[in-house]
Amino acid sequence: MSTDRYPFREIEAKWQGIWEATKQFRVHEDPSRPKFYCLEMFPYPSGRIHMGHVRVYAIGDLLARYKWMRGYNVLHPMGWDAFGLPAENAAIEHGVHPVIWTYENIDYMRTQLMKMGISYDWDREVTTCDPAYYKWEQLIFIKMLERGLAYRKRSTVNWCPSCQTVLANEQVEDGRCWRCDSEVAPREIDGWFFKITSYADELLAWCDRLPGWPERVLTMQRNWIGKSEGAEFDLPVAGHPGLSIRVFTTRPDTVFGMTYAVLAPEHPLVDQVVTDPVERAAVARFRAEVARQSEIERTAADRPKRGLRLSARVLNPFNEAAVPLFLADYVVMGYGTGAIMAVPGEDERDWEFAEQHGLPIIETVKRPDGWTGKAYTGDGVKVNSGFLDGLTVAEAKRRATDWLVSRGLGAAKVNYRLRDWGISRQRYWGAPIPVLYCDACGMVPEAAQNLPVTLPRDVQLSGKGGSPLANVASFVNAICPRCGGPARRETDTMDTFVESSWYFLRYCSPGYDSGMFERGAADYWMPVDQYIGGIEHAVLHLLYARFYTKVLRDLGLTKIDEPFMALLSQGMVIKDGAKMSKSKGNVVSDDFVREKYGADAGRLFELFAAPPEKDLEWNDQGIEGASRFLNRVWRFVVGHLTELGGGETPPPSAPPDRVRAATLPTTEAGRAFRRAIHETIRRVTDDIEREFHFNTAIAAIMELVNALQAFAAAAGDGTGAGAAPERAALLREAVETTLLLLGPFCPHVTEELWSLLGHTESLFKQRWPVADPGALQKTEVTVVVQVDGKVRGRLLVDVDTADDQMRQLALGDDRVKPWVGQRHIEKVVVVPNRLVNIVTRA
RNA sequence: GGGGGCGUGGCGAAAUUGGCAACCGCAGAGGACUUAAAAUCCUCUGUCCGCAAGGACUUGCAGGUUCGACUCCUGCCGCCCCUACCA
Repeated sequence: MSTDRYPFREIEAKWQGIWEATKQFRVHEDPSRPKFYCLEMFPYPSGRIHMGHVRVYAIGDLLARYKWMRGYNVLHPMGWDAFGLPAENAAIEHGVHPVIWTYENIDYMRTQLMKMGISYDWDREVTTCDPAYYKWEQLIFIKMLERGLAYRKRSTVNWCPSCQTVLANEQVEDGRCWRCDSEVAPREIDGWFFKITSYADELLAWCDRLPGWPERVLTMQRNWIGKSEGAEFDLPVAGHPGLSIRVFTTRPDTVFGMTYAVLAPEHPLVDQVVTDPVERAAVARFRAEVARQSEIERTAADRPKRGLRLSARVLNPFNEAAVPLFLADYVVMGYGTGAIMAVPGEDERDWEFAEQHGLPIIETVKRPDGWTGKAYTGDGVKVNSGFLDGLTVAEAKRRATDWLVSRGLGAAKVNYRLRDWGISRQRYWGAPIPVLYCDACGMVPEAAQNLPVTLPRDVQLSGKGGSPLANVASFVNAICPRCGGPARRETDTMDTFVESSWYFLRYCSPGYDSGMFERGAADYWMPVDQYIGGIEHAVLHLLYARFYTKVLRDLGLTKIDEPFMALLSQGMVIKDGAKMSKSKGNVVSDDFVREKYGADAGRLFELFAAPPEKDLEWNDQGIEGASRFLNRVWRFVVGHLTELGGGETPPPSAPPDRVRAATLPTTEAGRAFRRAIHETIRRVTDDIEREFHFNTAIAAIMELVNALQAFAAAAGDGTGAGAAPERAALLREAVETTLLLLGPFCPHVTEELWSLLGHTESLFKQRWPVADPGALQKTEVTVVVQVDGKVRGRLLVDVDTADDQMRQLALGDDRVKPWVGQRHIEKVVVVPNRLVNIVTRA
């Protein structure tokens, strides 16, 4: 453990103070400059920032500072996703009001972020629990209501019988309530929904137009939307005139292979189809069994399919064949029509069920030769299918659908897995849903001029008994904005994912008080050019935000179609085999690391240890290494200040991207060193721009520092680094380049050293260095000589030596000759400037 | 069951995308400085054979394509993530 560290505490405080005092990272719209909107997913103010959080901010800051140096007008804001259940839990457990708890956390975490030295424009801070923020979300809610994009319906939700409350999907872990561990049960309840399904097609289509997104996130979104094309039609129930069952299928071509049909156990038509009391009792038993079973084992890989054969039969509209009707647990009410035609010949699930229940199986697609499998889902020629015989599957799908349409029996149908977004939460700490219920007028939206509907401060929070707002008489009892009579307020609050669906727009004009955001500001800044956040939001937040942006566009508020042009999904920070989190008790606190090693070292380690998309194992020794490296840079610069011309009499500083004839090295060692400098510029720039491979960028800088030390040590001993002025110029070029390249990774220490060199203007107002092509040019290269693929020698040759000459040099090489010996030379492969491979035969 | 990803030294990782496998760092060994320690600096460190020069082997396993494969193809094995009877 080191005892001799550079004074990072003083330096970090000093530069944070200067950046703040000079408002260096405050930005305004400036049409004359290209903009860059760099955004990290804002945090929930849960208490303290730990090293698991630091990673995303370090990445964001690095990109923001890099883009500053590339000449962009960079918007880099921060705020708080401040509504959420933990605040309510804290209130229940410790008696602290959610407002107090939340704002105290925000104050602490803001200080932590400031001490990390992240380049935020703090004038744009946004806090979502502020009525001035959620007011606009309420206004949009009303507009969505007017357009049918927000609606109320009864549906099945997760209900915790012990807490007496609805739980969001994310609050259910393995079928159990995250708070009290009791088993969650489905329950029918009224709630509010956003009609995200109206945008399913557009959300899907744009997945192909987001090249800056990781493919796996796009895949997850596509799967979540789950578009499938097929047909819908009715199966008349035999003996029940007028009664028919609607089914959806993606394989209308297989309809002649239907040997039975299935209803989901909870299908509403079951009660009409089944009239006999004895059979009804059997249905009730079956339903209970299914309900119980689904709670016990949802993840069992190959659980048997349970089914109950009903006495009713349904008719295949294509051939009038009557087939048995079943209730079965493998058909769910939540998808399609909750009923299917079963074609065991071409569907694996149907095959399995048919085998278990002794049902006939008809093949309607000719199997490939040698087919030994069961259900066949591939392409082929139709057989046993009446008028479809001889067609391919695709043709038959079309013909079957046309047949249904022409007879008015069905229609082509597109189905989505995506469900409408349920936004009702029976909680206190969220944005109130701005509607009222009036005895005379029914459901009425709050009038715009009465917004915001603010959360009452006085509330009893017990975690039991439904929405806490329902017990606040002063909130519930209100006046109908339409008739002036008495009305009751809606007591559900909105899902907190609504706030995070537009905060990036609010940052464009955070204080704007005539609307959600100022049009001009949003037109200038949006969309976000680089978004950075965890993979856990691959579907939820990122899909909601895309949807909400499109709604705002269709309301005429913005012109953008998509909020985030590029997305970087960073991996988790792991300690002791698990994601760093408060509940697991494996956090390394940001305060501790900053006190012991400094903010720069903490950031450097997290950027260096792994590429950003991979998980990162926290390692105490790793941060020692990062700290050691920064100390090395510090000692070198401070130790060579006189030679580097730092201090009170700065030399005229030349931008490193400009070649000065006077500094061009005259010795081979000098040229090699200068090549190393410019090679590093090229590599670091490439690594940041191309793949976000910050770990290799840092490795390149470390190599340059190693070369720098070697050059400085060797130069004095007469090995040919050139005369003193030349050596000093090269050292200065190398040091300045190192500081410029390292700046976005470790802003404080580099800024301090930059000023020690005599610069009076911030490092982050400098231009990012550009590699000098002249310096990169090599005159000689080492070429590998292989004999039959094995390296046997090396040649030092002039760059671009002719193939013929390379061949001769290789064959004539003394190290190579013995390996060729008397063997016959079949051919010689020459890769210019790389290698020669001599291929021989005995 | 479906979809995606991964597999390289003791560890985190790298490899200009088909051309010298292991850059950079961590850990370890030896040495210098020191009364001593810490810090710092230098040397070594994929495995095996060899005093050495040098050689053989090595990117989960088995094949294939190629002058040449960590990289491309096929089949296995193992791990991780997502999703779950989606009709």
